[in-house]
Amino acid sequence: MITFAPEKALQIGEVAALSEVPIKTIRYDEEQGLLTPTVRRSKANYRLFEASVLQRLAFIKRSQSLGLSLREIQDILTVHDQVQLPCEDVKQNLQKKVQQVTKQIEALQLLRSELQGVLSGWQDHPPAAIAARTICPNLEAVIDTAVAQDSNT
Amino acid sequence: MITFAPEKALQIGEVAALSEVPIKTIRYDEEQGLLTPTVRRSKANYRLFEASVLQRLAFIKRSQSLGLSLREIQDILTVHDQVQLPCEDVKQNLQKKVQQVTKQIEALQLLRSELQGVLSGWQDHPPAAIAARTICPNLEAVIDTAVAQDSNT
DNA sequence: CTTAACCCTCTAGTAAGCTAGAGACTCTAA
DNA sequence: TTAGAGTCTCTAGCTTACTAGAGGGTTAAG
Repeated sequence: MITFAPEKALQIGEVAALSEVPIKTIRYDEEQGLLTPTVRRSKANYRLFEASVLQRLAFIKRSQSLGLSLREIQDILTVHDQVQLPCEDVKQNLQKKVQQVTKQIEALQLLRSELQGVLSGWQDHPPAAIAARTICPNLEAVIDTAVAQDSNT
Repeated sequence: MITFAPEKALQIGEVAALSEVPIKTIRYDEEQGLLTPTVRRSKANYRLFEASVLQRLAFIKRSQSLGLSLREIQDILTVHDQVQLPCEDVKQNLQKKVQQVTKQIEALQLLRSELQGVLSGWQDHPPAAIAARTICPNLEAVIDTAVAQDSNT
């Protein structure tokens, strides 16, 4: 895991190819400070990345897809990059984040069960029974449940 | 549940007060077609909403907080509003949505367990043991796990 | 009839996260 | 040495979901 060899620096194009993140996006992320510790500049002012930028970009991508903002991701990475460990602050931050994630999971599970309820409702009622009504009662149920849940909050 | 009485229409300000959604946002949502079936216009071109708009707005809010775009929410509501039930199409759409939500839940559970792992790691190592290292090994683990998961996808 | 509180539309601006293009420099291979 | 690929910065534009403000019509109370 520890590399003593002076690993070959990657140019932005190589990083883009390897990570499948567009060059422009890499530049953007760097500008936002998300890649700072993995990049330096050549004499000609080219960005030179170390290989670990690939893990970093992968982490960023995955976190983004879960709804974390670049700012939130940066907070995590900043901690990661600290040599002086601010463990108390960080611990609290992470605990907060865990709680948020937990809430989000619960809300999504609720939404899923609502949607599944709609689907099973469809199985229960033969289409003809539904067609007799003016408004699809299945989705009505979804919305009502949603509202009920909301007002419980 | 079924109201035969010609319920009093709400002006946008009343809706805003009751729903705690800003007027501008309500206008925006209406413009995007999300409120269509609950709104008509007065002679003076005022928006007049029926009470069900409140459920609708609550549903929209909650769905948004789960990461659904207005477009996705509109798709659901459009179905809800159809008198002619396009149940086959809709069923497939909803099934797809259920799958997406399921994936998202799984990814969030993974992220959560990673973050929890970091936290318990902190409990395991007394600070001194960590401080001896150059980089916080806990978050290193998070990132590595994340990357490993990514390449499995 | 006037005034205040509403409402209307329209234009423009904001934030996040990119994406595109111009104009210029750098590096590599023939 | 020169073409071409790669890189740089900078400006500008795009999308989503608002948010603010101007300028003007509407409604209800006094």
